[in-house]
Amino acid sequence: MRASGLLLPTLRDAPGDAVATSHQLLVRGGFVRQVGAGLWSYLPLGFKVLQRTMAIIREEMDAIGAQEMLMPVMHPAELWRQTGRYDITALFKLKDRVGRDLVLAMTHEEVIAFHAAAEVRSYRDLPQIWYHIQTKERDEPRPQAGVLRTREFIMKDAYTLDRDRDGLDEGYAKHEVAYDRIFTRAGLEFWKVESDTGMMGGFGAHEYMAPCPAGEDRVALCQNGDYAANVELAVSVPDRPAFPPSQAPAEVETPGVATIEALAGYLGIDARTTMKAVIVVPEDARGGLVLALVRGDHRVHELKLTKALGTSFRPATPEEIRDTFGADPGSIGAVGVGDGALREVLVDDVLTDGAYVAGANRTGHHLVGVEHGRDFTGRVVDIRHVEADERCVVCGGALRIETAIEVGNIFKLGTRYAEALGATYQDENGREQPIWMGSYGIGPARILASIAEQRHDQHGLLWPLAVAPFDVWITAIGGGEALDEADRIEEELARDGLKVLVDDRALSPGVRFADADLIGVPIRVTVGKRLAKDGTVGVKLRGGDGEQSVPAGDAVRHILGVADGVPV
RNA sequence: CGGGACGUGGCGCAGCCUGGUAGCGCACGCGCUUUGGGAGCGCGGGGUCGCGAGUUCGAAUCUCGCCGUCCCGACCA
Repeated sequence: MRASGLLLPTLRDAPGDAVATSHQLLVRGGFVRQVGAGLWSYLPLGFKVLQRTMAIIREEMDAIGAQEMLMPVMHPAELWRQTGRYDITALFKLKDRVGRDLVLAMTHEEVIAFHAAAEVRSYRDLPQIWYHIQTKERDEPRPQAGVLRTREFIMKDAYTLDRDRDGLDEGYAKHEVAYDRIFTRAGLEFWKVESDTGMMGGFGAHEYMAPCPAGEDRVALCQNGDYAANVELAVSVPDRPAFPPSQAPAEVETPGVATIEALAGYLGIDARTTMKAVIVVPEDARGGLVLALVRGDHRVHELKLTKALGTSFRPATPEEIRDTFGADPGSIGAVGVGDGALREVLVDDVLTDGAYVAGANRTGHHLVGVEHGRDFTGRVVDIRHVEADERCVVCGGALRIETAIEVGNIFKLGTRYAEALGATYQDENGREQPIWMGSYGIGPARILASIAEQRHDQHGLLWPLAVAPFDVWITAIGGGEALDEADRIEEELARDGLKVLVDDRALSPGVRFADADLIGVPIRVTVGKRLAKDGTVGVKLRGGDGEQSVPAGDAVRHILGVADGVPV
């Protein structure tokens, strides 16, 4: 392909509102353009990368026996009402001309269950794996980071249909194999981490996370690789401080002390031997105040607390705290709270061991020697945020926390959707049984963007050969003879399946080299004055050092060798 | 949804405070020169200054309203 006929709108400067590296480079390189908030077009270059990514996904999905199909983006609202998902705020809703309610799908569990209900009759029809690669719509409150979080995006979503939980586990395991291969082939650094199953429950889930600074998730990783989890549900073993000997709770004066730091400093004690009181108001019909307790140096994880409460919540106001506890916010504790004053007390499980300094519910006073079970009780839950350098629960190794973007997820749904939509089969005994479902998503655009996040240098992108828009970029300098030679090399390489761009644009060589670097094609060939001088062309790897001079006649063989040797 | 910022040729920006009819760099077109790392000279095209009201003799500039976009937070089945 000739560059002169290709849409290559490269920019020297990134748009001022591009913050994430992938956003800047993909726009500058002419891969994508923004149409509106969270709405993007893929220009020819970007679409080539997207298509190669999707081709890898297709190959690996087909390899585990998945069957590709295509389902509509627009669904009757009724399907979503039946599963209780019609009220999701991020769901786009619309009406047709006669007022029928429709939704724009954010995933396809409903339609899959609808088809399963209609077409699957017998246990002999199972298992099935169905997937499609289709547009998804989500009314995101805040699209961001270019192509990383958008309102419309393409997703590969697959669904397993099985007779029972064992079948689901097998389908799930197949997807683990396929996903490992997909992300590896795409050249991504990634981790498979345990993930939250959300408010919908489910029987387990993992996310595939690509580390990158623009990511919006945090994951906890063990140094020995035997534990990896999203911090939304990650657990750890915190270090244990030295506690003072057990004693009956004793009140001490702490005038003006309102923070853990001040408390530890004032009393000259380890902050890890203090207790932090967080007072929240659940936002459901029941109302009331909840006292959530974590160790002084720990943070409450909001999603964990939400799950423990079973509802969203807001912080209590200082007035609400004073009305209920009779003390200012800095002096609140669990001991001596009147019966019925609170909806409940939540105790982080770390606090079940040790004697702590806690608020006395008397402004300017704290209690020393407070012990769980003896001095206070409550529902013991995990509500704390895992921190770096805590210990792995599996092997005791050190944990680290990394920022990452979710590029895929796998989810054991169970029978929830099947039951809601009547997707059943008859077992060997003629009994009607619900179909067990799993769902498995991959975001090709996120793969593309996280490759850009992970693989770039000061000059531009460094695509892996498997998804690069072209395998080889030939810069032909000086016109006629060089261009003829470039075309000849392209023709021969094409016979071996390599995608080649011949840059014949009437631009100075410097500009064209800079574009080639920015666009990040893995193998670079220069056909220029050395062709006439000594019959050689230049070959180099993007990101590699040094160009090799190769006789033009050996160029094709040499390039093929280089292509074989390029690491993923 | 709460907080903040920004909207001026395709991209990056100045002009706004202090009102007088729009400018710079890159990109683009033409000509000549140049051709192995973002070339030089000359000529040239392109802007409802986000939209709508208002104030004023006069608004990119001041006032009000709306729209859009980005960032932080919340949200994210």
